[in-house]
Amino acid sequence: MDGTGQFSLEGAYPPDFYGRSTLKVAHDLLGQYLVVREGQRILAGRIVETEAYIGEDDPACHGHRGRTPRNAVMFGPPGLAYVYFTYGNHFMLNFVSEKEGFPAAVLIRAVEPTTGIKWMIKRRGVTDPDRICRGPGNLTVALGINRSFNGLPLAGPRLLVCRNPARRPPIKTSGRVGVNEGWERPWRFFFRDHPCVSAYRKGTKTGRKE
DNA sequence: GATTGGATCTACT
DNA sequence: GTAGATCCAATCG
Repeated sequence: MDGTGQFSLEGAYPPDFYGRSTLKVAHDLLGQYLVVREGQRILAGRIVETEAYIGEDDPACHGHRGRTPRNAVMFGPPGLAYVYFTYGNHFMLNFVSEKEGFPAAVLIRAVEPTTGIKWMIKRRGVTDPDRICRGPGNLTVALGINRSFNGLPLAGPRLLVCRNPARRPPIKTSGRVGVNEGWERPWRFFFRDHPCVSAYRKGTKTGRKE
């Protein structure tokens, strides 16, 4: 089976799913399929780790200093992909949430690869399935996600988020990874004990307070 | 126009 | 545990 039937547009979440509380969206996204279509090729995996970035009051949210060309998609309608480049070498994949005009998004931090694994291995140069999509920078490499995905709908031909009816493992929360201000908010969601979840790292700034 | 720091990863000590 | 890679957007002058 090629997986195209399993990941049909009919199984995708509509924008309404994203136009809710970001914390609910981040929680509900765990376990669902993230699907990338490259022509006939399908790359997919189960989302196992997310983080919420919510509004101008959240110092870690890109939208907290207002709208700029870079973060404009965050202010747009829910249900779109917000992809940005950081640290000189990494793309980050986010899903825009809440209502239009309110800057919020869910960062996809880790995925358990399920379909097209051999292509992901080729891109990553790593063979351990647990490590292929562990970490937000790694999963965008594995799935071939780049700047051209910014603003794409999450129920479209290239990008798709589909419901997975399987029962979900226990969900845990924690502070967000790599965040210096606002890190104490428990806005990271992940499957407990799942091997594909990224390691927790504190904010990198040396001056970070406890 | 220059500076600074970042929602990271890997490799090395 | 810590450093270096590497680029871009935001900020300041």
